[in-house]
Amino acid sequence: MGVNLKQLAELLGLSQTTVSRALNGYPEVNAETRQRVLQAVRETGYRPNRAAQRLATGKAYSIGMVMPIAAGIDSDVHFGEFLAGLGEEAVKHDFHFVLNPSAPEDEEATFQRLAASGNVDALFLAYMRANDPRIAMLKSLPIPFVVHGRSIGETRDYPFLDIDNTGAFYDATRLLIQLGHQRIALINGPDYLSFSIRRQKGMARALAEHGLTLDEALVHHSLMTDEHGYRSMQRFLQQPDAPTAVLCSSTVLALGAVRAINQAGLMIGRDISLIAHDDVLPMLKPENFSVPLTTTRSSLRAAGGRIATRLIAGILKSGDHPDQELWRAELIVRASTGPAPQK
Amino acid sequence: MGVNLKQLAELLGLSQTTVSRALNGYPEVNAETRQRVLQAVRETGYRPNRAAQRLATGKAYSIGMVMPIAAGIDSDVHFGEFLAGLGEEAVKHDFHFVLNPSAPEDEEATFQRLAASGNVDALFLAYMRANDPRIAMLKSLPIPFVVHGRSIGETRDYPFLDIDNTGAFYDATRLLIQLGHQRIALINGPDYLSFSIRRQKGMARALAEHGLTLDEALVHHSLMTDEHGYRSMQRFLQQPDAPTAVLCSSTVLALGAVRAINQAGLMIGRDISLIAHDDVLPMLKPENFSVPLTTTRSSLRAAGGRIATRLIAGILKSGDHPDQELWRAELIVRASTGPAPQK
DNA sequence: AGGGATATCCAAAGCGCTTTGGGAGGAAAA
DNA sequence: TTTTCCTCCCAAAGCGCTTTGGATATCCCT
Repeated sequence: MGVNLKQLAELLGLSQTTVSRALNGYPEVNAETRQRVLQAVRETGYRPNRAAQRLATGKAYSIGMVMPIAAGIDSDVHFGEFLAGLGEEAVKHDFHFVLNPSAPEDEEATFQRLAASGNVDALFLAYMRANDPRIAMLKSLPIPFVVHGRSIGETRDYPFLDIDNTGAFYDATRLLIQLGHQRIALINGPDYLSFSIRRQKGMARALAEHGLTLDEALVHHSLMTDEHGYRSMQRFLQQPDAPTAVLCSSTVLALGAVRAINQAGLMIGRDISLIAHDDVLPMLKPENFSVPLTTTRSSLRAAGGRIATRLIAGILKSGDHPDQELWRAELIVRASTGPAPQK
Repeated sequence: MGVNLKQLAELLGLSQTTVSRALNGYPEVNAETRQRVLQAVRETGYRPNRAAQRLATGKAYSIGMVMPIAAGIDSDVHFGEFLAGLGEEAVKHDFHFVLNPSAPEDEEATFQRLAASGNVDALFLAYMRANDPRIAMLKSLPIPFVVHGRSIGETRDYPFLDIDNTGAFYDATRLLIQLGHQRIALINGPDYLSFSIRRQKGMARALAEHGLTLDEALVHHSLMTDEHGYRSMQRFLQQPDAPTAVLCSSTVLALGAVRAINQAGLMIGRDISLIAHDDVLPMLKPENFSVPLTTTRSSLRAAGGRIATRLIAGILKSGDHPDQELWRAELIVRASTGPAPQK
């Protein structure tokens, strides 16, 4: 249907070589000629044939991801959102996915097969844990990768994109302390995931700086479903010395927590304050809660897009510097936070 | 790293043509020769280069899916599970994905772009609705597709894989009636999705056959989260003439329903019977519920795999017959069903 | 004026596969 | 015996791109 390089070259009265070079940014092409080429591309809608490029360059133009099929992961709302960001960006650059479901115990083999198949030229990894062995595994493979999140206690250098989880929950906790809260609870994600660990650390640090300590009884770890949010909050509220504020690792958790709070007849922002981390899930906006939620915000979809961009850039110009990116989450104050109630 | 066709041919003392034909099942090749070729493939581990095949055949060897980003869809537990099945099978055949997130209003354009790009040679579609306009849209495109589910009121012929939702809930309802239940509730999926409509129809039919009618007050439609299951069940139980049995469209819904039932101090299987549809989510097994659940079972992951298989087969031999497959769900009786309590 | 850079461009050789258009040899038909 | 037909193989031509290895022209220096 579309034109190909040969036709485009004929149309311009140039050789394929020159047109190809003009398009791929080689220097040995006259600026004016390059402009003509680009103009012609625009007019004809020329799109290079990926299969031919693959064959000629040996690159696969596709990124592989190992989709974990462990409990509580693939099911995740957050996974879909992240995937959407990644997919959106990949499609723009005409990159493919190779989705590889794999049980944790087969992960190593899966990675290796994927890398050896020649079908992907970059890998993506997520759901990082403390001392995650997959990093060493990926570093031993000949293709680039980016991880979403960071491990803990892993000293090796590796490329990642993470948000400043520690900082986010530090900021959130500090705000609560400034508002007079002393007993603050945490409804966190699974305890083996590094973001959970970091968030708790951020919280503990802020408390420590104000001479407070984190009460272990006020910390729950679980999958991030609203059910778990509900149950955790309910239990917190039943404690003799119930917290006056709570941090939630996800708006999904907050959904359940809010329900428990309402059910207990308490009013959010007055009787109890709540701050949630907001991954910007389009269907769960903190501003649409009955009491709009104060949040630490960082878009998961944007992270997916950014990772795709980096992987693609890494593939195209194989600049192998281990980029490490840390996004700061914004603390956005809405109505769910208020001064601690007087005893 | 691996050998290529040329080397393989030399090794065998044959021409590339013959080897290629032997591998691709052409008839004009001596049976014995073919065996030799296959043997050599096994020994050398030869794998054809996909890029070269793509270039030579014009096929993309990848299947496109439009990932809906409407509320309550991409977030779905069930989506991940289905995707895993699809991915697993695709990878086996060395097929890629092209995941295309798209808002419903852009879907048509997305499909067309995808089809025109030459980057996919088959499309996949899910979340069917009544009179779904996307079927006409897909039929107008030059590439094959398979839909998961079926539309309703769409008379055109099109290839699909669906489970017999009507039959499943018919069977489940009949069982409950045989056990003496008269008032049966339904906690269903979103009301615009065709599987929800069919399940309700199956239920209504079984009731009608026994002179009973479906009470509209006993039917709830919602996203399939346990939160919604909980709320629906709670409301049912508060009604003056509460149901003695309930059908859930998903084990996730059942999770919430069970919680509501327990909270009401009722005992499942004695005071109230429950049957759920089981998509065989690995992390939510009906046999592991405190009271093991009677279910209508059909594996979502298997469906994903089957659809991948069909798409791939359709691409490879472009047999364009609109296969229509209807899987029967098994009704598996466990402890959550029992005779209706005596009034 | 002659020689070496420099700036631009091109022809042609792949990349690894499929597919077209035969061609040799033996069996069957005439 | 000659002709026709299969059966089984092969050489070679692409598929559409990148890249190597020059070519040609222009320009600057000595």
